[in-house]
Amino acid sequence: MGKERYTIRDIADMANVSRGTVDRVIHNRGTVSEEAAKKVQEVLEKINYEPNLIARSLKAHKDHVIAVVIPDYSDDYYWRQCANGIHRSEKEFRQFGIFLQYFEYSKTPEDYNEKFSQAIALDPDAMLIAPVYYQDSLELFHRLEEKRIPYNLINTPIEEVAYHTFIGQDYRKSGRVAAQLMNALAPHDKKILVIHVEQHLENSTHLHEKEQGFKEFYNDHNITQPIEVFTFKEAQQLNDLRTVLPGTAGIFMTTSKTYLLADHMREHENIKVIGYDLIPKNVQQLKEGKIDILIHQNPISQGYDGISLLSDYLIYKKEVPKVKLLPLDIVVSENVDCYL
Amino acid sequence: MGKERYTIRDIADMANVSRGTVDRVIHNRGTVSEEAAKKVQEVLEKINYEPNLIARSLKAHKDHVIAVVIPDYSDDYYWRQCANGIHRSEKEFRQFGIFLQYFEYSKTPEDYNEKFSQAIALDPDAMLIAPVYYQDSLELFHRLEEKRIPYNLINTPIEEVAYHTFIGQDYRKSGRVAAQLMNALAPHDKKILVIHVEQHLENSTHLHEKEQGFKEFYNDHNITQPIEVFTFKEAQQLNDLRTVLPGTAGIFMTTSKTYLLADHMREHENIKVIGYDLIPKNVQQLKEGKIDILIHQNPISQGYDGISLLSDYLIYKKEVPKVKLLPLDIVVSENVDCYL
DNA sequence: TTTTTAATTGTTCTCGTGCACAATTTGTTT
DNA sequence: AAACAAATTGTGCACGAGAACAATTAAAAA
Repeated sequence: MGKERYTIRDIADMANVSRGTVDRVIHNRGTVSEEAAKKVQEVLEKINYEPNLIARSLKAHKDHVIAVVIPDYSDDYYWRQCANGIHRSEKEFRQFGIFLQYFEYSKTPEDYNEKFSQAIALDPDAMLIAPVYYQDSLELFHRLEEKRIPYNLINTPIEEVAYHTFIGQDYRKSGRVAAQLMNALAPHDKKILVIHVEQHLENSTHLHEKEQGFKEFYNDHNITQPIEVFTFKEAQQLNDLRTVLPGTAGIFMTTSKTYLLADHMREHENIKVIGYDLIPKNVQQLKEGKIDILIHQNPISQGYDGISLLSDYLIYKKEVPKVKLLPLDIVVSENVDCYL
Repeated sequence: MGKERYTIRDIADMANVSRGTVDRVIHNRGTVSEEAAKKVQEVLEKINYEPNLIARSLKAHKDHVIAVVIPDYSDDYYWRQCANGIHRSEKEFRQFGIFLQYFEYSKTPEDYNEKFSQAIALDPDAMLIAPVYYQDSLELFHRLEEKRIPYNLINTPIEEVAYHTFIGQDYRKSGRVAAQLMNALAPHDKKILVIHVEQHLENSTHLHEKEQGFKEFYNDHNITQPIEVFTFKEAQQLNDLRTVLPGTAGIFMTTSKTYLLADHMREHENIKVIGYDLIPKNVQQLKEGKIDILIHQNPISQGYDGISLLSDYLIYKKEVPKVKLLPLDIVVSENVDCYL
């Protein structure tokens, strides 16, 4: 039952109409008499028709260009991983007529704007974007919508715009997970620090989300341990920690700059550290015991899924989810290898 | 450069021969004059031809049957999850002519043998097998090899046989992860228990692997905390724990039966518990704080990948890896939702 | 040389969909 | 009723690979 796969021709025969009529009913284009439409509909419902996507894509075969707007990854391991995921998907879909154009912006809002604009000018069939700079993004996305270019977001969600799919983490939950782990590891009689290291904090709503989630957990469990929040724009500002570290039980770093802490913690070895991302410096410190836990943001999957979902949409017109949340992977030294 | 995609016709034109000749050279069948073969070869190498897989699979369209041999999952959440992954993949590939035949064995070696044999008798194009009973498997696998039926293994690796791909965890590492977490959570001045709950331990090499990995970690770090190992064939045997629990810091359960502990631990609330699998009873106890950590074995991915890899092989003749190791996901109450 | 056989090459059809175009039926106006 | 427009329905072809079949050429036997 239902196992057999029917073709347009089968349906036409069953409904005593021509293939063209069936086609018109399915795609409701052209004109069809009520009578014929009804007959076809009945057959369609009975057999639960699903079109042969292979044949469809063979016919509809045209090349599709996806523009990829991501940070320059020449000296950035995290974004290089993301790019690796993109490359893998690119390779897989190349034979289905998907071609990528890369626009890598150096990490300034100006260049982001510049490269993004270049990408739009290319008039691609779809776009994959890592919109690191929130403030500059809105106007650019409106231009995409005017041109009806579908686009996926990775890493940084932007609520206000009509993107296709967002692929990334639930950052509030991410913060909660960090808090639970911190609570399990760190003694309760000293204070906890939350540290942001980020040049453009005004753009980084997701860091704020992590902080909120972290505090939320402590609130929900009525833990009155003091939590202090610090924001550093530059690595060297971490020197200020010297006066803060004494009396600290654990530190939650909201970015991949977690490894920066190590230099400042030589006399504080038993402070627990929880941070983000499996970049080599972090992984090394994880293995050395200087970092206790890393939360993995799955950059490879972000890139891979970002392109795959767009490709499936372009080739097969598959429907795509609005949000694809990636798991909040907890990484310690013993399982780090299986995420690399 | 290399970006364009060439067709057989393009090649034929470039080499001044007919499409048929190009086809014969590519698949080296039939007879071709040396002269013509050389011309075609030259063109092929110059343009780095890759056939259009969509067109190929449209033409070559024949239905493939994959036999699925897994434990009966009517009252087993873990295997039902696995089946869900299989169903999802089935749905995705049905339109590409992949059909599944299920052979669910009740959990005895005899029925495993029986159902497995039935599956072979069906002469499927490929098989997906969860070979829970090691001892009975070898002969069955030899029969598959004689018939040249490709097969994937999930959940339980069997080293000696020529399977296509194994999809599952590295169980030794899995035990090591559990040990590291136990070491971080449980006090060091009391003993640690490792508990197997399994009817057919002689078949379950992977449980033994977990135990080995667990002890290995403690050895590697020169931790002299006592570790005691218990094996229970039946749930009720856990009553014996009463005398053992006092003086226990933590328990590592190697199977999904982790939830069975709770009933025996009412007076021992601060014993840390680490176990396996996100079955509802475990998840509930995780949220209630009765279980501290679960290691997720990704049954959904096991099923999904198991079928997907076979399908890609059958449809597109894609090459597949020998082993696909799934991550060792660490699950606590705050991130459990994103794995469900 | 003619006939037969083998070697090589060329042509055509199929897969299922989607779209353009052709053919037919229906309805309306003179 | 004839002429025409509008509505509806039917048909043919393309997509690219692959394989059966037909056609051509070359070589061997009569």
